Amino acid sequence: MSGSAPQDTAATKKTTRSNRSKETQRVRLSQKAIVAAAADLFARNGFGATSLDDIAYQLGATKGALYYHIKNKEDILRHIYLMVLTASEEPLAEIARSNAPADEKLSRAIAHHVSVAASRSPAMMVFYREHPHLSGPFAREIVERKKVYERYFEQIIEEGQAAGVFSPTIDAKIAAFGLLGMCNWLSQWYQSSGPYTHQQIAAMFAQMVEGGLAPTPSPSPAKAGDGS
Amino acid sequence: MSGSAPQDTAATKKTTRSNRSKETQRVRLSQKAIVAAAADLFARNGFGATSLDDIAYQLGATKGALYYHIKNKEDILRHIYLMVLTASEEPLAEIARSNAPADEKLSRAIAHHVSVAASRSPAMMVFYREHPHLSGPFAREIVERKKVYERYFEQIIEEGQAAGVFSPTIDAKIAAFGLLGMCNWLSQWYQSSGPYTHQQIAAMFAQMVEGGLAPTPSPSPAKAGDGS
DNA sequence: GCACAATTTGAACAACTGGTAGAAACATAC
DNA sequence: GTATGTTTCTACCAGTTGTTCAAATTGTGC
Repeated sequence: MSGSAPQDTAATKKTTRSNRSKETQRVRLSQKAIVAAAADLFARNGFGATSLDDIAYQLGATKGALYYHIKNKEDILRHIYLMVLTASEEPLAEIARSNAPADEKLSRAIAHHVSVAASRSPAMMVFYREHPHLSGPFAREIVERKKVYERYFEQIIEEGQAAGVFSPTIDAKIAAFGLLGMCNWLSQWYQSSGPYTHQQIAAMFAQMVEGGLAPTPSPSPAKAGDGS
Repeated sequence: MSGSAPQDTAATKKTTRSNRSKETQRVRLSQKAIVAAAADLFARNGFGATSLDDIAYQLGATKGALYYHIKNKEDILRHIYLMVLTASEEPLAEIARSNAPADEKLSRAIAHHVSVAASRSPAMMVFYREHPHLSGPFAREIVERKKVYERYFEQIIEEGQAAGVFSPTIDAKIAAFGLLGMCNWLSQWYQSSGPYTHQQIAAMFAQMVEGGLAPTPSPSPAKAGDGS
């Protein structure tokens, strides 16, 4: 009955067990490092399937040490959400506030969102995947802020429809959701080593969506090619 | 003092563990019912965070009974993947095989994919989320079939570019990924009780994307509504 | 060297995990 | 009724989970 101490409890997942007996140096942990490593593992294996042992192992530390820097497992997840939100919200709000024409606003919003999705892709994947594991008032706050973020896109589209640069036959909310899906999905397949930079991808997405929303292609939307 | 309060950090955990001693009637299980219930729970809480007890509980049965119908937990996941693939692959292949013009092919492909994403949304969410939990040759098979599926969209777009109905300035693979992201994302927000049917949404998506890809100013306007 | 705070360890814990075995309940045919 | 095969239940196993905590280790100023 007396449980035999699991001496060799290595991180039993996919990673091979190589006890860092060589470098006996203790590792300097930090909240940032923990959150970054956790985002990576959560994105790869899911929150529920990632253990604190896994996270500690990837940092070369032990599970107990994590608790000096974080409150609990859900706390790590909270930090990932805050990281994504602080990187996303303010730049978009500024774009929306500017008085550029709607189509240019939309291009810039797409570029911004694609940039976040590309550069923070593990955290981004976690963001849109693991909210069921958040609890309490924080969970509600996230839902609210996400809605506000989405509504910026919707408003830009509505603005363009009112100004006559976007077709009014498509519901702005559906268009915004479609556009966001397009961008968010990128965190599933984008690799910085691929043939296109995220700026190029954003430009293609913008061309795709804006051309489709434009009612009058007569002026010169496809061949204009000059910065306003 | 080992007064460690086992806090319920789980947010969306179902009701507390109350063995259904009230209704002692036994439940008729089936592989289909198990897979359906599991898809629902996996979509909501993730594969790793869903226990066999959870699945059994939602079916009003016990864990042991599941094993008469399924081999193990991963086997359930395999069935979910097969369900999505069998619903997706053949209709799309037929659309691609047809000799309709490329823009109509694309409209139909979008309608098909949106239909699958809308009607099988829990399974769809699982499909694009839990492949790390598949192992062995089946995992590789899924990756391969997914690639084939995506390539259909890419080919339709290339076809349209060659025929001059789609702009050649956008990389076909990127356009296909963007389009698929748009459709796949729908399983995250679509509710059949919403203001639009999935057919209407598919029509809007088609209008968005095809208009954007079209080089000529006059796309045929009212064109929607495809069967099945 | 010493004192004192910051940090990490390693073991312990209770709860829960996927999976198994055998007994029990059921259905159907005779 | 008995016999037989199908389906579900209960109880259990061995291992893993998140979390706590005293003790050990490290860093820093003197």
